[in-house]
Amino acid sequence: MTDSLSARHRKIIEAVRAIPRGRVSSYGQVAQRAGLPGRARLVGKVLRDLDEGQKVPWHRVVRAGGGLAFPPDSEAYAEQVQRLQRDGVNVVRGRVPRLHWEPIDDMDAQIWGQPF
DNA sequence: CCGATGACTCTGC
DNA sequence: CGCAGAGCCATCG
Repeated sequence: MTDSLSARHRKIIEAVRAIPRGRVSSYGQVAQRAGLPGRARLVGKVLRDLDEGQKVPWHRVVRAGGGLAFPPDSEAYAEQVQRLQRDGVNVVRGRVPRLHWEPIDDMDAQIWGQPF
């Protein structure tokens, strides 16, 4: 009843919701954090099927390398840029600067610490 | 089962 | 930087 979504989908949603404001993560990283290494495409599918009432910060998920997953002339692209800027994340030439990427390991976290 | 698709990623040229 | 190829895997016809 309540769960028309599989457990994997929920883990992915949680992983996306866990991305802090001012930071972005990649599809692959979200998949890994959800315990689904190699399922980046699945993450994309889940995000695509999101409802508006889900309250998921989908805009904080970008491609590996920091680029947005939408064509620059699309509305989705424009909206993602808007939302990111509202988060304090600047988008330069279609991609998010490194400082906003989620640290991969503890050492990175120690070096970079907080993005601001 | 097969083939096509896709909000992906990595490697190589 | 861009493009092709291959790997990946859920979903659909």
